[in-house]
Amino acid sequence: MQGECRTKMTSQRKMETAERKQQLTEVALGQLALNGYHKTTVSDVVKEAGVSQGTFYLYFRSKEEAALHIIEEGKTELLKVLEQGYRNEETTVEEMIESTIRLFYDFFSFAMEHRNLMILLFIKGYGADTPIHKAALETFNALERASQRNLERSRELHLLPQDTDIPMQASLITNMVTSTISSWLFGPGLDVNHTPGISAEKMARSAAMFGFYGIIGNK
Amino acid sequence: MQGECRTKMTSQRKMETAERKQQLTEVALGQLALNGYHKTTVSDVVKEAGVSQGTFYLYFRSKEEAALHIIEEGKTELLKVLEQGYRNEETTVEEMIESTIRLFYDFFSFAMEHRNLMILLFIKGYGADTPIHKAALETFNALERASQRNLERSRELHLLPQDTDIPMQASLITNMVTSTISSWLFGPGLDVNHTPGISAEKMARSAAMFGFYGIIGNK
Amino acid sequence: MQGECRTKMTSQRKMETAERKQQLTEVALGQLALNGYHKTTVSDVVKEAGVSQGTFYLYFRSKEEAALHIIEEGKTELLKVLEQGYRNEETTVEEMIESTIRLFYDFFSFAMEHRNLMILLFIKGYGADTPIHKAALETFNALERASQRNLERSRELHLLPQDTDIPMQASLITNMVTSTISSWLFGPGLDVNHTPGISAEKMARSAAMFGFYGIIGNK
Amino acid sequence: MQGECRTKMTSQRKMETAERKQQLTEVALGQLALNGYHKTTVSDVVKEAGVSQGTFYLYFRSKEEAALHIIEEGKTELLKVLEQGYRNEETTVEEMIESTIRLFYDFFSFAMEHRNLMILLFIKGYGADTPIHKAALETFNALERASQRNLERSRELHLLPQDTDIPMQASLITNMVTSTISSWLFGPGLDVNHTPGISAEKMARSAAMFGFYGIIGNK
DNA sequence: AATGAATGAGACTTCATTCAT
DNA sequence: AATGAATGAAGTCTCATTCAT
Repeated sequence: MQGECRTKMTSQRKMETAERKQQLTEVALGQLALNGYHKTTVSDVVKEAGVSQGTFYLYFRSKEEAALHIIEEGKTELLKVLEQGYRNEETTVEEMIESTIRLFYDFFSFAMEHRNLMILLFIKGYGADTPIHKAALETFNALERASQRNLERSRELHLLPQDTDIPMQASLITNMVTSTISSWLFGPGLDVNHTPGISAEKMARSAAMFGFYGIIGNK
Repeated sequence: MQGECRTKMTSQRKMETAERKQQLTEVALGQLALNGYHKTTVSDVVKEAGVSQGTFYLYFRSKEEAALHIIEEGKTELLKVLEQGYRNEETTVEEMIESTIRLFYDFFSFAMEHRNLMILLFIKGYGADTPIHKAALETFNALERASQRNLERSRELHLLPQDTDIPMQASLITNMVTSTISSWLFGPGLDVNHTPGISAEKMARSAAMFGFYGIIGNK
Repeated sequence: MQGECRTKMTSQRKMETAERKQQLTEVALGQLALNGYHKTTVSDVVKEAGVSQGTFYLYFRSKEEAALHIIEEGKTELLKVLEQGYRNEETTVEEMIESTIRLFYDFFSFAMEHRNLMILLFIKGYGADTPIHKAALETFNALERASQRNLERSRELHLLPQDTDIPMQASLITNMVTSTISSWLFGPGLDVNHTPGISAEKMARSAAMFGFYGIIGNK
Repeated sequence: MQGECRTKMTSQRKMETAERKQQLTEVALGQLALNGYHKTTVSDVVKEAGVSQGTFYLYFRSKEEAALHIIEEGKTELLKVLEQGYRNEETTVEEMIESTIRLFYDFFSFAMEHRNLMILLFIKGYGADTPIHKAALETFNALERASQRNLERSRELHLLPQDTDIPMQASLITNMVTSTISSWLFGPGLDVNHTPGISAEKMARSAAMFGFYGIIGNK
């Protein structure tokens, strides 16, 4: 019965609210990346965090809200990185390519430092419930829109042929980049613990070159 | 199928074992594609199939085994299609490209006719439990290996520069193709019910051209 | 984990669906009457019924639905009893009173045979969640409307003064009858296990006389 | 009160112990009346009162003790009002009736000014745990005893027939009055926010007349 | 081959209560 | 006197799986 007397087993140090929420967020992200949404249980998260079941609900209204919070936070950070990469001051093809390589490099570096987030956003999020799935997709779509804006700008500057099918190319390039990040970071088994054998620099350059020149034109 | 009204009294026609298993497989595939592994329940599958709970276990040892069976079957079919596309009799770049377009077209057509399988293999499978996840990945990896063999053969024929980084390019191209299929078939929301706005032919050609010439070289 | 092998502890005889639902209904009604909605737990109900937790949800979508089902069923039965008691063929005050006594007697007898239902409808239902509370109140209001129709009919027959305030009197009489049933059946402590010291006949007569003549006029 | 915005920073004025307890009592009563015992949470009460969780337990040993305190306090006040209404100096039926009307009026007025208490005592208390339920019932029983004393006194004064069944009549009249208060104050839906359409005077008179003369004798 | 009632582990969530500060 | 983070028991509900018929 509720209302009876209980003894407290472990005396857990009290944390600042923000600190504890951050801790739970990180633990949860780790488990979400490893196991996916459905196999990540609140019970396992709190166990790893070393707090009680109820504590989780002090910081999140529900498991779903927690996942959403994590994705939303990650999306914001990622887009911030990408946005500051877009400068569009280039006027030659070479500059455009260099600038794209830099952008990809930023993206790949961010991905490397936020492996768990990446796996959640681009892989495991797709198996989750609709709201989380949606949030993950939005991140992808934001990337695609950014890519599209970039290509349009390049066409305006006559760096690309005027008849380039921009949406199509944006889609191809975004798909190529995001899924390449997955393979690169997590290997053929999409394993969180995989170690990439290639540096972010080389990957970024390869992806950019592939995007601009394809297999054949890549000199 | 789904939503049909069956009363408990309906005397279910006895089916051949193989026929019944096939029926369950199809129903399950539909639900797996729509809802993902964890939200697909045995109870819903048998309801849609119009059989009883126990019947499911006459044909599959477990829910997991059923999903695995579905993926394995699909993988076999898909690889059959792709293998017969690789003939490598080309001796000029133009022939190689044409042959690749044909191959992509076969792949894209197959994908269109097996939407549910595609979504399971390339999207929803990633949210499932490890064994299913693995099975889905194997399909992807089989594609990548096939792509690699093809590039190697092209290099031997001097259709590609000798210093081409084959594994890297194979990875880039496979990622580009599979994730493009997803966007094309299921739209930005990865929705099973999305209708592609572009024909398989055009998509196949665009993807191949992108792969060979990239954005800039694509004339 | 779900999906692992488990052994079955007790081999429970399989029942007809209707039989099991009836059993669960009865057990649940007993506990609802005794403990009220919130202190009645599904876990206690299934324990008393000797089935497992999951079995409950084979027959009811939720605890709330079960309570609603019980109340609705009870309401229907109760109103059936009361409706067949209204015949309105009387043409003198004496006949009207006799007919009312008969009606009250039917009500009181029904109440005696359905103690648990009564306590749920007129006492414990009020502490439950809104939907159940509402369902319980509807029963009361149905009684009040029936009483009102009866008084109107009596006024038409000139058995009551033309200026009788019918809604007010109907309210007074219904309140008096229902709450009297509570005191009578369950005693001053509203205890399910109380045994009434007065027969249904005497109670019905007293209540009817009180209703018609009040304290003073009651000769 | 409810719904006011308080920031955590608001430095809560230190209150006198008694004052703070009174405040908590009032807030709790409001919520108990609105939502019943089980749906009233300590967390909501302290939120509305603008104090912290722990503060509640500075003033009450438990949630149950708080509810008991509230009921006990209310019972005392109510009985005070009723007792001062019983003076028994009347020597004619008319005086007795007038005095009863005055008493009922006092009761009805008190009820109107203490809606929350009434709903807790006569409606919502019945859905609570046993000790609270008991406390609520005791109030009812105190009313019944008071009514009984009054009827006895009237019989002694030969204002009532010597063979009047006093306990029965007291029960009938008390039930009639208390449940009438409920319908009158809270309407057919027993809603705390209902506004009575009839004045306390008219209700008191109607109830008294019904009690003395019944439907027929009421001239 | 087929049924479907029954199982029970385990998931999510709530909330009265405690206690270090 | 006051805080509020932390606790954990207990509740509701789901669903893969079994087994007697």
